[in-house]
Amino acid sequence: MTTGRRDAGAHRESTLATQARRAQLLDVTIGIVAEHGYAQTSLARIAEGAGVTKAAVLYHYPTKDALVETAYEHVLTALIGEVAAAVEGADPAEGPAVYVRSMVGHLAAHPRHSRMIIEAMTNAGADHDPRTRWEPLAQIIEAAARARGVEPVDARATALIAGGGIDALVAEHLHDPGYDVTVAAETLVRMLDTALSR
Amino acid sequence: MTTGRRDAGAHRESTLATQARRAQLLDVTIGIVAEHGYAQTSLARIAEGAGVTKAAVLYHYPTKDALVETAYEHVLTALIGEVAAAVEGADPAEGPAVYVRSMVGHLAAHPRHSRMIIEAMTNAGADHDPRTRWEPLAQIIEAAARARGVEPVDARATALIAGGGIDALVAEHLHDPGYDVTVAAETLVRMLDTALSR
DNA sequence: GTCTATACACGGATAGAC
DNA sequence: GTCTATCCGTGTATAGAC
Repeated sequence: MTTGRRDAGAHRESTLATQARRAQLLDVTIGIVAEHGYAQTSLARIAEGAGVTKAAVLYHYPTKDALVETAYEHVLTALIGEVAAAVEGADPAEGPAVYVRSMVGHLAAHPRHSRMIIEAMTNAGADHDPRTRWEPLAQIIEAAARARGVEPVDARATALIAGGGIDALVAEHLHDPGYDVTVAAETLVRMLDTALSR
Repeated sequence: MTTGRRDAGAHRESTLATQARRAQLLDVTIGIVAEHGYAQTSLARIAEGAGVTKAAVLYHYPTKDALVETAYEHVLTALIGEVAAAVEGADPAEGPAVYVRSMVGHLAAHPRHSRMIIEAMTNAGADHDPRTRWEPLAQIIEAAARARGVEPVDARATALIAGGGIDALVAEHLHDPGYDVTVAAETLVRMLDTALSR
């Protein structure tokens, strides 16, 4: 990366029109990924959706993957922000339950974001460090074990299982919209709860 | 020209050479998917790995996706066959534990197959009916609940969570080979066990 | 029956004109 | 800043050599 960062002025290349374009491109990309999936998300389709040419898209983002990655992080930031806020304002002993409920709730409430996140999360394309996924939850689980005064569990395995379980439940909901994830999430909450009860 | 090879043995179109070629193509495909992932698995790479041209590959398989799909099913058949055999020869009350242990054990023992299955499972490309994934385990869970005489649980949710959990554990093992999935699987076994203990 | 050669349409990406 | 023109790679279809 460049080492620029000279001033807070930021005249460099942040025209209003450019910022609007980029926001629009993100929005269009999220929509296409949500509707047709990662594989069917072509540069041409994004360009068409934004009313520009492929090259114009690649002016604003160095590569297609960079654009999709940015869109993914944009959506992920909203998710983890909401989940983190919910967990921090809760009883540590109930942390895991709050984590599961708020995450499933957010995903159920934002189908567009939901499909995008599942696609990105499961797609090994841009392999993010798995650690960033399970480590926060592992700490929440350990905190809950301490607050409850029970012997510590295998936090890493428990967090991995819970994370994978959430993915599976949400994916099932996407495939069968009639499936009630909120109810299903309570099954996971119970499993975590009993795992922290001895 | 008029080579009247009407000798004994297998003529027809299941020539030995053809069967060998197809087996080789399957093997090469599994290797490439295991090593580089679904996205990076191109027809040219498969052909190169087999020492033939792209068209030769498409002579044996109608399309690239058909070949990859066949390779996936080839690997999956070995997995579900082993798991099914293990579960059938076990105490129904211990069905879920046997299921988890044999599945994780098989995946840990066959890294190539493992990566292939995870890739295919998570990749929304050829969307297999999710039902075929969780329904067998759901029935095993219900059988275990009956055998234990406990009130029935939400078998669908429990099976989905366990399946997603297994995926996550195996994926973590692929990313960090030092991670002991066998130990981690016991955490999942315990969670399922306590879920079936009331 | 098995393959090579070739050609096509589409994908992402680059160079340079306006 | 956006476009046209162009390039290379990928999947697929066809012809025809052996």
